Amino acid sequence: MRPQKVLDIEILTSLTKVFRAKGYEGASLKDLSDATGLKKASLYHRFPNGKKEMAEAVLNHIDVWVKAHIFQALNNTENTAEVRLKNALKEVRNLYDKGNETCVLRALSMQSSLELFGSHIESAMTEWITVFTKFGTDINLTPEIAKAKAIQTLIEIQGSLIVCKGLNNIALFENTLKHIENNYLKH
Amino acid sequence: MRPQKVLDIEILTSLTKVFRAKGYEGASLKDLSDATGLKKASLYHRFPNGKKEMAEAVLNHIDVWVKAHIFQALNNTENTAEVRLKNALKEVRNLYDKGNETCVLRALSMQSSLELFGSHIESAMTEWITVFTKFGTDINLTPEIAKAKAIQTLIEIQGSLIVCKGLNNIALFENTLKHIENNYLKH
DNA sequence: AATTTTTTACCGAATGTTCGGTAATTTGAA
DNA sequence: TTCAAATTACCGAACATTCGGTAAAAAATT
Repeated sequence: MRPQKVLDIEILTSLTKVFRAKGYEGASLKDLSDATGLKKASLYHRFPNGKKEMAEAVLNHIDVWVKAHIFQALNNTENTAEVRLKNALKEVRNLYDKGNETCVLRALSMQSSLELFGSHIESAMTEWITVFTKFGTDINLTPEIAKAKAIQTLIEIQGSLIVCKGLNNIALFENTLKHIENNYLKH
Repeated sequence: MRPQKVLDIEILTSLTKVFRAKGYEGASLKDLSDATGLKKASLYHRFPNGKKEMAEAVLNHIDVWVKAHIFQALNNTENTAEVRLKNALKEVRNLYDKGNETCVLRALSMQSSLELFGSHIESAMTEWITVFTKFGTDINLTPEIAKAKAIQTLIEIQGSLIVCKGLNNIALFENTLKHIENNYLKH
């Protein structure tokens, strides 16, 4: 008996794990093959343009997830501002597994891979800022302050993920999420 | 004529540039050879343990630089607190070329290279925090607040470097340095 | 039977590393 | 002071391995 067809979503999940952990250069086809359970040639059947296409699929996969979870929670005007933010940060916590997982945008933003995925990374970050800026103005911040806070939020998330890894201390990530929450809701 | 010896400092500077830009996996021996002007075999003469030893030399090189410039400026008690901090942040600005250069610690902290250099990275970050915490208590912050501010400083520097790259906007880094300055001096 | 999916088997190129060697310089014993 | 031995600094060429990628056949699905 032959193995059953591996589901697209399971492939993407596995590919994501590898690119997050090793970056673009560090992720070899063997790594990607081992992680997905598909032989190299099978990966080329699914992704005719090879490693680059796999990384693009991963970026899109994360994009969709972020929109469906983080951005949607933050935009859900049926809730109070406080609930919207808390729900969004809860999804951020999930995305990065409480600080254990790195950000794909970061993993793919070394100079060499930035040449390949730079525009995707830029627009992904821009959208984070847009969505958080919108939230800021919703709670009556001035557009300037709202945008500054949005950028600061991105910076703190990215920075704390790095420092987390470096110090091997995920408590830092939780503190940063609290810090972000206070930065928006504390008066 | 025997070829002129390539200066250790020049080699380290070139190696640093490559590892910063490409990370550990992404930096090939050819890249390192091209950057230094030494053939691969000559690099092995200088660094018998190969790429790993080159990366370790780079980490030490940066360590020394950071101690001699950033930490020394911050510890120089002949100056006022304001001057100490401003001088230190000026050196930070130099280290990262106003936001154009990435952090070596970050470049070498992908999972695979973290296994090789993790303890070095951890102690480097720990020392940043120790030195900035010391500065905080010098200006009469409580030890707890001083440490929290030190960690926050590290996070903001790392984070803004990432977001800088992603958005291709160096101004963010300058804003972050100002933000850090205000966070310490504004009362 | 026809098509999609996965496999085996393979390729040239690039990887990190080692070897053997050249030529200039430094060392130190005669 | 001499001069052979040891050391330094570099390089071309080769090493085994791994790289990303491909063709064709076998298996599974329709």
